[in-house]
Amino acid sequence: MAFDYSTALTHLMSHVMKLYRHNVDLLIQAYDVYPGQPPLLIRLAEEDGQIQQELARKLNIKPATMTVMVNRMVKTGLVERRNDPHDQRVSRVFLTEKGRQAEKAVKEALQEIEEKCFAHFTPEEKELFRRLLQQMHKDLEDVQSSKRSSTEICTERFE
Amino acid sequence: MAFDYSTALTHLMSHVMKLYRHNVDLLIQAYDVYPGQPPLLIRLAEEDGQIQQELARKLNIKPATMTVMVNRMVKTGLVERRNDPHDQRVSRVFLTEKGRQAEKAVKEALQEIEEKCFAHFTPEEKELFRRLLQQMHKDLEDVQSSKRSSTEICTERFE
DNA sequence: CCCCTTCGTTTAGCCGACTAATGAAAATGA
DNA sequence: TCATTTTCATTAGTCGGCTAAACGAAGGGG
Repeated sequence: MAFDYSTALTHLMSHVMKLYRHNVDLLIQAYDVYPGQPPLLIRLAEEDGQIQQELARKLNIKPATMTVMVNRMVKTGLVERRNDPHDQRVSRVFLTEKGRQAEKAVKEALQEIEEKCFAHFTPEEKELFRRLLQQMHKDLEDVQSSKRSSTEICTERFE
Repeated sequence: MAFDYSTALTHLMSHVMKLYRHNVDLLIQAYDVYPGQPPLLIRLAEEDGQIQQELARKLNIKPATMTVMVNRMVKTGLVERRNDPHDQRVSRVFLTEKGRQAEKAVKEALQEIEEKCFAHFTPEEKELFRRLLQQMHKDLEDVQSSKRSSTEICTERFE
């Protein structure tokens, strides 16, 4: 019954993700882009001028985190804020020219590393891997269910 | 050839890991344990009184990060530092009684979530999943190989 | 019209990770 | 022995994430 953490699959998985982040970082830092910023660049390239709230939702981070991230990227010249004339509460985020260039490079880097990750996977293995991850996602999503028996009803829903 | 980041496997994977961390956090915060600390507690339970250098190596983090982490855990009373009489450079880290209790609870929590993660995996799927993760790990590990062709020799080894 | 609520953002403060530079002790070598 | 180098730890500063609290604008109800 002894739980051996060092052989746990989650342990291996988080180690792999750390390696992944490190790989990404090595390729993107030349463009003044930091590890957490690629998703924002990509979302902005898909649709420029979104509000922070919406961007935070898409990146699965909190609005407060988004504020700080945008502040830094304004400082490095990747994006800029503009006020919405119809709603003075929101600030819309736009890519600068530098940001647009960076997004292209970053997207290529992500693709390159994605290919490196799964270079030795067969197409079937990739699809199975996706299915397994989705299964994990589903089982982890209902946060409240941890200490409850499955006989109880769970109406709460997380995002 | 358009690379769609939102459907990338790495994207899904990092999302799952985030959910995992969140699940862990919910279960352990009652014990004054923060998300990055379980591995340290577990390593100390395996062998008390290790030096920070060695612990950092086992946790795949930098010694500087370890210093700060130990500082915080000293503050919350989970561990304590003691000087090594034979080598004044090193400081050895020991679990307190509170730390020992926390480690037990945390290990149970990790096991519980591990089971939740893979509740719907067959044993074969779990083994396949491990094999695939190890394959990813291998392909991501030689950091320098990104821009080199495979004809070049790579003798460098990481860690 | 004003109060009150809602909503988006920001600020402050925390934890986890990193690098770079510094300090201090141990080990090495001439 | 003494100077140099290596090794372990720490500090300062940065990025990425979070929560809690505050703030200001928009909307609604009375």
